[in-house]
Amino acid sequence: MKGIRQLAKHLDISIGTVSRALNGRPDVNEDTRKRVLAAAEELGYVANQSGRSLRQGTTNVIGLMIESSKETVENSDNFFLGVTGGLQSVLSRHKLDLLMLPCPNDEDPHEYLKRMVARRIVDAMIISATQRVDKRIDLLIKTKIPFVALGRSTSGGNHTWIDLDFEGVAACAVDRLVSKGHRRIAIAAPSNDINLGYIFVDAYRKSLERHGIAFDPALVIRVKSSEQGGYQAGHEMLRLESKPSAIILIYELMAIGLYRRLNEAGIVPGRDLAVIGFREEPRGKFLQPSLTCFRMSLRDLGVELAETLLATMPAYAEHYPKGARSTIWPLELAPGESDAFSLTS
Amino acid sequence: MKGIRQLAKHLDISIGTVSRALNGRPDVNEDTRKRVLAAAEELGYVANQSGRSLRQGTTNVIGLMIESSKETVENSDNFFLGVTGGLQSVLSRHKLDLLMLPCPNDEDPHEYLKRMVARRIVDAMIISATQRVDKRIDLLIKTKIPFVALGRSTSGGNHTWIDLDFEGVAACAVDRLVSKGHRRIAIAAPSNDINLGYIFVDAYRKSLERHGIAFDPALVIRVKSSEQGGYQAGHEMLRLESKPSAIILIYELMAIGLYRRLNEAGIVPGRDLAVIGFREEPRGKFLQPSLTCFRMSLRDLGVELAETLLATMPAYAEHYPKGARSTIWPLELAPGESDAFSLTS
DNA sequence: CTGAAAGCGCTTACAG
DNA sequence: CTGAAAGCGCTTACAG
Repeated sequence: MKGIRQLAKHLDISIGTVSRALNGRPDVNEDTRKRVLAAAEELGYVANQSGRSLRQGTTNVIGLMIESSKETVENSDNFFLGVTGGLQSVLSRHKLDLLMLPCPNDEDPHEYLKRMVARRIVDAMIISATQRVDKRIDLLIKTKIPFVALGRSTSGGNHTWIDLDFEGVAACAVDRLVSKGHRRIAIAAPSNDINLGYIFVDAYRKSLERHGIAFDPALVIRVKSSEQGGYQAGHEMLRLESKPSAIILIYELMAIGLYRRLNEAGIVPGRDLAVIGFREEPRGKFLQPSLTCFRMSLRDLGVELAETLLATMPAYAEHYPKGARSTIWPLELAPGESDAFSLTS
Repeated sequence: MKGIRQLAKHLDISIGTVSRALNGRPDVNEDTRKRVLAAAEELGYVANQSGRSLRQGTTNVIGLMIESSKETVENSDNFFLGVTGGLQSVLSRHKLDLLMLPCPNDEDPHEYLKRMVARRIVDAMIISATQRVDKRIDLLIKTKIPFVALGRSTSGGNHTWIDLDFEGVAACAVDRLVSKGHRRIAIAAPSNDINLGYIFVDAYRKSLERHGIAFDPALVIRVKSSEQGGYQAGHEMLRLESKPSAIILIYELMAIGLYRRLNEAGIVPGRDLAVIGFREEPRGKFLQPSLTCFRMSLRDLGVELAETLLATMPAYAEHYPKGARSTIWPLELAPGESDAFSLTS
């Protein structure tokens, strides 16, 4: 005999009372509760989760699905681990645990999620690396699992998401460059179907138009979201007939590769070419000249993600009266030397 | 009605037969099995994990406990995500899923693990960031959860672990430096209780003795395992009365901070001071002059971890006849320019 | 080869 | 305030 049965026997009371005491039900004699709690502590009893889950229909676990793509692995500040802290600080208020579900590289993310959802390992999900068309969203809606997507998507319609303010970043970068006299501004965008690529390029285009600058497709350089992609972007930019005087990067690590390619060509960022990077991150901090980029708190993003997710869950929604609103997450300009010069002066 | 019951009703057979068919039992008519599989696929049925777990006493989940300390978060190549790929490639052979359990910063790792273990969320655990004295190991032994520790410890006695070859790295680094004429070799070691610190310093000491060089405690510089710690190490080294001509670093990111401090002092690595770093990693790749350090495959380490863990699990041990041996994981020297000069020439 | 039934460890109406 | 009992969704001896 083990589990709650053993504990109950040891205390010489019924398992029902033990369960009620442990779960903080009000209808338990305070002395009884104390005895139960003490005995549980002493014997190291914690309720078997499978038993609880089966009975309650709830696992008290929130899943964070991550993809261990090369990009994610090489990203130098562990984006997800950073977000994790903020997530947990909120989830722990409700005794919810966070588990990270790493989708194997060789498995289709949709199939992986389907399996995890069907097994009912988690009560709710956070998905990331949202694609422009993302079947996972339809799946989660269909199976009625509460979820929030980190990244917008055209799939799913009315679900909840949180996304970085790509529009704001693109507009700020373009405004800043134009104010320094730049007219030919290139952009390095991801070559895959990730949704942020579309949003970013679109915002860039609109910002240009606002300044009366015609959009030139040749200045949209499609590369991998990696350091290598940044190198490639530099390479392609140098081969353009009509060269840009500035470039905006969409992914943090691109700056490193770009600097490398520029260095090879004897081009100095901030003197010969204006460069604006995306999210500030540790590796980029060592670039010389320092990179103008954008800053955000991963922890705060985690808090927002958790609160939004809980707002979509009927059992917790009452604590989050703001409701399950989709959010554009702002980034703050961190000016550096890489775009310091003016063309007009 | 839902779950297996619904599926059985739909097929007009008993739930027992459905279960047997789905689980690949031999005693099922092949036609029946095909019908069941097809219907499950069609209706999207996957067995509820809580039901299975409760009945079987097994969750088919392996946990990887990680700590989201600042060090881990800032580590630039996502060590754990790198290991994850190798782990999953082995675990998937046995239909085991890997879940990452991130211990919140404000929770004691021992308490966290205790809770996770008691809830029986996983069948086995991989723990990391092993401390010299690590109560988690005693806990896992006591509760008889199969596990493997990534990192040696003095706790626990006869458990299975895998650890990097700190001895080999220290010996190789010292040998290399001594062969270039260095006699005063400093070492930057972690200031906390993580076990690798003890091992590394010990190996360093023995290597020196092998060359007849007296151990000088002043040359063991205790700093945080971070970029900032590397800066600090440089700072403290410069204040030594009798300056070393070489320094060995114990943590990958230290090199970046060290280079920064050296740069401030006008000291050029590889010309004025020999520097040997620890594990090769993306951020260090951009250091000038290039850093002499050590290389390893995170994926291969993941494979080894998984195979070792499975060998400790009775249900899988037969597939891993090598058994559950503790392993010292080798690193390969990746020579750079940072220790290129000789004192003797 | 298949079905009926027991039981994994819990929580929770229900009765007292 | 407490106990006895049902039942969550499965798997697996057991009987046929």
